Amino acid sequence: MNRPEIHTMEELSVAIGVSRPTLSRYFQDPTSVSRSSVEKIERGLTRVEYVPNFFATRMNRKSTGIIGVIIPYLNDLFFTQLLESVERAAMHAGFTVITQCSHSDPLTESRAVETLLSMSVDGAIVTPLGEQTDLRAYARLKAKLPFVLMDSRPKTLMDVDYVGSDHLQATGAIVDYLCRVGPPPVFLAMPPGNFNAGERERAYRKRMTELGHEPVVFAQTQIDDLSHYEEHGLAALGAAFSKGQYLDQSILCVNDRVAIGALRAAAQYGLEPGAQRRGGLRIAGHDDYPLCPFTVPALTTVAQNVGAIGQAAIERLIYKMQNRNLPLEQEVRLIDSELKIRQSA
Amino acid sequence: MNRPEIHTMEELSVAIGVSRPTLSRYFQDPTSVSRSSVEKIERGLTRVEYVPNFFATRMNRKSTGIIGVIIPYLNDLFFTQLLESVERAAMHAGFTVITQCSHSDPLTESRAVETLLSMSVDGAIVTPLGEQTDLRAYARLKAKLPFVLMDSRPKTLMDVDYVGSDHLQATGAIVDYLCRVGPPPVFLAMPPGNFNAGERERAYRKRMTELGHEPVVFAQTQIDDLSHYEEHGLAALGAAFSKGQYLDQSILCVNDRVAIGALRAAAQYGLEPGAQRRGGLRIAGHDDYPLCPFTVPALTTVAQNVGAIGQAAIERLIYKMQNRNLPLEQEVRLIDSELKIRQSA
DNA sequence: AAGAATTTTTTACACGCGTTAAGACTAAGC
DNA sequence: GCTTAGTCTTAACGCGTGTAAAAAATTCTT
Repeated sequence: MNRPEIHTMEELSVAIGVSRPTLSRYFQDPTSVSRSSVEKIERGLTRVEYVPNFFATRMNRKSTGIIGVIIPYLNDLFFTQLLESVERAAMHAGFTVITQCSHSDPLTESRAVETLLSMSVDGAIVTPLGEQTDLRAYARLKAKLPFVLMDSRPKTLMDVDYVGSDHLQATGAIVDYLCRVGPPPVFLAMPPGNFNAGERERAYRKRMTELGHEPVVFAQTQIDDLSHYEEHGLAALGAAFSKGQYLDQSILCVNDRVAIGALRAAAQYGLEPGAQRRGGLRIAGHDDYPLCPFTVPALTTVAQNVGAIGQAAIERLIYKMQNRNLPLEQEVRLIDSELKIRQSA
Repeated sequence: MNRPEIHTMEELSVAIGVSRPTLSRYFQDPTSVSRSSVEKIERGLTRVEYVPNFFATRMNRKSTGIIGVIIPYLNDLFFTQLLESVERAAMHAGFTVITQCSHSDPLTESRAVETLLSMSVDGAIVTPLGEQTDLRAYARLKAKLPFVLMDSRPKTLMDVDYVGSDHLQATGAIVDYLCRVGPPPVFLAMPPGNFNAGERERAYRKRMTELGHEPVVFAQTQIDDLSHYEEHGLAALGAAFSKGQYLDQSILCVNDRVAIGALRAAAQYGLEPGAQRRGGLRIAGHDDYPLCPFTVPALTTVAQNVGAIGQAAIERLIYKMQNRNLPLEQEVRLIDSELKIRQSA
């Protein structure tokens, strides 16, 4: 079953008996070639081992057919869900996706930008690291190719297309719910540095004020590595409990990973958060991390619409790619989240 | 701050005042150029906007400097940890990493293989989907370039280099532990289809037999989608509990995600698994999923040494790439896992 | 200062394919 | 049989860079 290996289109053309330009057109768009040739070529391809050279095909085209994606890190199921949704949408639209991960490191992130630029991708979808992000890299991206920010955006890049969740809607919804079923919630935040965490905190304060309640935010912790969300939640809430605080309050966590740490803290203090229980402690999260239905108790949260965010980002990017000449206005697309009421609140 | 854009090395050479071949050598290896030229070039590069064309640079080289990675899906923190470790090791060794995700789909997986082949990657590290994998794609990979399987391997590809965990050691260690602190464990397995799940089940049976115990395996569930591990664990153990089975047994789960579902089932039945508790129910997992320390109760498990696996895979791959002419013998590298005793068992 | 050693420039070809223009061929339509 | 449109082949150039050989320039040695 060892078919002869063929390395160039030239060789292939003599092997099949079709001219090279015809082959070239066939590989780019089979419908641009007559039916009889298509059959001839496809019959030939079964007898022979050949894959077109990726670099050579992309180098000499006006458009490379590649969409670049940069995500900050992988060890978070929220980003992997987002990435999956983006890759699916891009592949569906016929693009090759090149994903680069920053691995929480600004230098790696800058290198990722350079890689995408050097590959002349048609466009890029980027979720920045956070405040450590090297903005010069983004400035170069913006100057050279269509790109859209996804999920979070630095304050210094507010003039770029953006697709993400509507924090006012999402946080508002869960604040409303918590106020409906119990005392006004306390907010378990993150130390400053994370864009979305800040946005959510602001959204919390805003909604609480609108409802006539006093916002209460706490985030004290000794955890230095900000990527250890669960530890942060555990430490911060544990510290509060140890001072006798919030033992019978509603606690809204800035995201589900922090909430998972918070659930753990509650368990350590023998508390069982949940609307059904006496005692009054409630814990809610934000994001609908895939494990939420399986925590003990199952975590009440707000589900970001990951599928819609990824798809909208790709749609907008493709639109920009197809209209590079036109002077487009900035588009900010905020997507609604959905309340997921489970047991913990 | 807008530096003039330069698109080709030719232009760059006139802008800087250095010949193009010298620039070419500089970009590939700055030490191959005299100090004075290096300084001249680097001074020039600060005044000008230029990135070498990725495709053009790779097309005409004997080695592309790219390592391809294929992973089955992203929505599992174990794979993302593994991927991170591989990418880190590869980047450290000076390679560009191109990662392709199969998204649980054999067709996407085959396409990923084609993509890597068409990019003439120097080598590939692959974690196959499972039994649905299209083995022809792998046969082509094997024929054309150095590659090593990681984490799991199809029975039909046993002659390929492999790096993964030593299931006998890992499962043996947790079986031993469970037998030491309580009754011999029951094994909560997966429906057939997943290589590692099968290996672990066999390892469990073997160790139990060696210890003189009767192995007991159960995996009944209505869950059709095998990727929903937590649901499977919840459903299977829930069903057992509802029949009054295993309520005071030790339960070894095939992996941590199943164990998280099992913990949930226990909670639903008002049971609190853990060595410290009365009642006898114990639940243990396998993998050391990053959330294990934060489950309620914290999950006792066996930690796969993800860092070592990724690094060993890259090391072996690079060795094979550097010795493509030599007829190398197959190498199977099994790495030890470490018991993580927490609360659940 | 002359010669040797190193580095750079010049020149030219290569990589594999995209792309174009001109001509040759084929299958219709009259 | 002829024209016409559609499709193909031939021939040639281009993409941006790698790479090799020879000539030129620079630096180092003695």
